[in-house]
Amino acid sequence: MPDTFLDKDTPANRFARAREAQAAALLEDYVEMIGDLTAELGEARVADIAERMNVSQPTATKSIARLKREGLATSRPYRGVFLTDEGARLADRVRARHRTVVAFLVRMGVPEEIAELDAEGIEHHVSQVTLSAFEAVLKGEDPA
Amino acid sequence: MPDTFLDKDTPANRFARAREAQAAALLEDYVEMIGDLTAELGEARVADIAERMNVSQPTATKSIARLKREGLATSRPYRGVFLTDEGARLADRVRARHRTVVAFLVRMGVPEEIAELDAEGIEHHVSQVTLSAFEAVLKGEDPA
DNA sequence: TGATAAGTATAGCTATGGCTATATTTCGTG
DNA sequence: CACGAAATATAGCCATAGCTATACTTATCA
Ligand SMILES: [Mn+2]
Ligand SMILES: [Mn+2]
Ligand SMILES: [Mn+2]
Ligand SMILES: [Mn+2]
Repeated sequence: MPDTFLDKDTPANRFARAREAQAAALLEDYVEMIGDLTAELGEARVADIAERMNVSQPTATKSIARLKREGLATSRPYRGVFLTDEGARLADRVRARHRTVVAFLVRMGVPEEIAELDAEGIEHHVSQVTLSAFEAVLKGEDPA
Repeated sequence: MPDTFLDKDTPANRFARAREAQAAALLEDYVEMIGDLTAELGEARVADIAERMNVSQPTATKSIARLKREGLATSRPYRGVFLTDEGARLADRVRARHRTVVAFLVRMGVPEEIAELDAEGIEHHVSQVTLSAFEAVLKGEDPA
């Protein structure tokens, strides 16, 4: 039974489920970005993270503290931020999903820039089943 | 120039934009639900709102206070909740968008129940342009 | 090498949105 | 019409996520 690994502790109520997805959204965006920065610049610095997330430096620091608490990243004072194995795995999944959502929206006729904007929020609420449906459409297996 | 009326104060950064959409999400869901309850039961009571949102009664009361502060609803102590004209207009827009998103996902091959779950989060991040693209697909004007 | 600049941490504030426990009001019924 | 039940409000707690101001550490370069 595939796709089941994402369904642990799924709340019955749809609003509760959306709230849970939202709670994970910030963590997802941070790990993805830290992964990006590490790949691009060789390291992820708080200042760069803050700039790209469009938040103040102390806000970024605080969110990074949460990443560390949840075992997704590590850092030592005045030094850069690093993803744990778990963090890196999450980053890869999140990045792939982000790209799929953007590509799918573009396929639906949405302009690139708008697709990128909308995807940044939408991605966090797309279940594995829906993601697979998007991938199927992109592969040309049109369900219509 | 249509669709422009939704683009006032759109932030440049995509993360900032997603944060703004998120801030509006709770208000949107509440007004839609208050509209639903009013239509179904003749009135929207705090207890019913709380039950459907899957939150405690005090949490619902507090969110309703925010709705009132923002001019979307009114209520007197120990009495039901009513939408203002602005709140009712927002509720109608939100409800229509919700239905479009669900219908679109179902068209993409997503099962009803999952479409309903995902849509509850996705809907708040779908711009007017993307919504129009979804509507076009539903009308059969397939972009592929 | 030491002063300055840059980067990071910390303090302390706000708003939001959860919760439980409890007070208060209204409602329904005998 | 009074009393108990149901509904609502209030108090007070917590976590998250934003901010500015400021302290501290590290890096750079004259
Ligand atoms: Mn995102
Ligand atoms: Mn993303
Ligand atoms: Mn919703
Ligand atoms: Mn909805």
